[in-house]
Amino acid sequence: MTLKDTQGLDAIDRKLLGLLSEDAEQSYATLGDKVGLSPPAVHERVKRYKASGRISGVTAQLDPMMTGKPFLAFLHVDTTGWGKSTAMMELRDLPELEEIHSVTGDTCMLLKVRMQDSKAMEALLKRLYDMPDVVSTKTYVALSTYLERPVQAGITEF
Amino acid sequence: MTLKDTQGLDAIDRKLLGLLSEDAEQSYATLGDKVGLSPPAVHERVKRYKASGRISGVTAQLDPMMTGKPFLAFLHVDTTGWGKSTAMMELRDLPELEEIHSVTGDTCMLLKVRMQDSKAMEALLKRLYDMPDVVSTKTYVALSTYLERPVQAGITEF
DNA sequence: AGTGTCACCTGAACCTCATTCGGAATTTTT
DNA sequence: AAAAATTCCGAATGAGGTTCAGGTGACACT
Repeated sequence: MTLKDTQGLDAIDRKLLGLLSEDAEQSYATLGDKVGLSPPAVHERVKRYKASGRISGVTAQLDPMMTGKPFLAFLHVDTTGWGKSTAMMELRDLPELEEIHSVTGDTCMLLKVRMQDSKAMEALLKRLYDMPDVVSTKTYVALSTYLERPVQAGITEF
Repeated sequence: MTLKDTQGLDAIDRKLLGLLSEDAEQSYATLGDKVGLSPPAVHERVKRYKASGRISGVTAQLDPMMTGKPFLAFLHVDTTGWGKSTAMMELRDLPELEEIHSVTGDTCMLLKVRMQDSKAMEALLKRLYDMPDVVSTKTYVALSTYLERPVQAGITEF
């Protein structure tokens, strides 16, 4: 267990995953130059990442400002019992919903939503209040975003 | 203003952006089949999205569970004054930091962090507490995630 | 209504790059 | 130390990205 660590990933794997998480349109040739491998070797590793699920997909990043969704908010929702999976799950299909987590602390669910304007936000809040098992909702509207990026590959040594 | 709406996007544009935000590895031929266009026509539109910044990039989505970062948490941080940009910004370089927002409500900053284990989380919290202008921190650890996806193209008619 | 302009799409051609294959080298196991 | 497995490289193939010239439709202006 010298080259591969506990995750089954060596240094090249980490570097490749990091490069791909920043830009997945680089050719295998340029990726190979950066990590010191031939194009087929890079190809094989990347294929392995996808097969193993380490890379769940390759997607285009939409700029929310340029695609009509400048309003970002986080909602803390208290529910009676654990009715999360029932009531809350009907919101899954809304494209405005980006995240739904069950969290510790004084609240049950945490939602991340991104919408066109405050009017749409109000409509969603109204819809939440109308849910029978929703007790209370705290809304945190994002005023400005200093950092927002997908999952990174690196790990800091604290 | 019949074909294009206020954003300069027609129905095909929205559909294409939606398809690409789900899977950017489809060939222009298959994309063309889905929206009713020839491969070069699709290519030209996609090129336009990238040039105009609507698509900010194409990236590989890393599965946090499979890449050694199973711990997800949201931190609400109160700071004295507006020292956000000074103290907080030194955290930008940590790959564990995924989001930093300034938000309304009873707190100033909202952080989204994803780490390897609770020990690393504790180290980060300690580092936060040591910052001179950090007043208080509330931590919400995600117990389970029901939905987590990048920016979607669609808009719900409320 | 006619005409010019512009934006967009199509089909063919090219050319880069992804993908596959056999063989060599390195590592791991017995 | 030998053998097995894994990983890598270089060359060949093929798919698909990319470009170009030409055609079509919508819109505006006279």
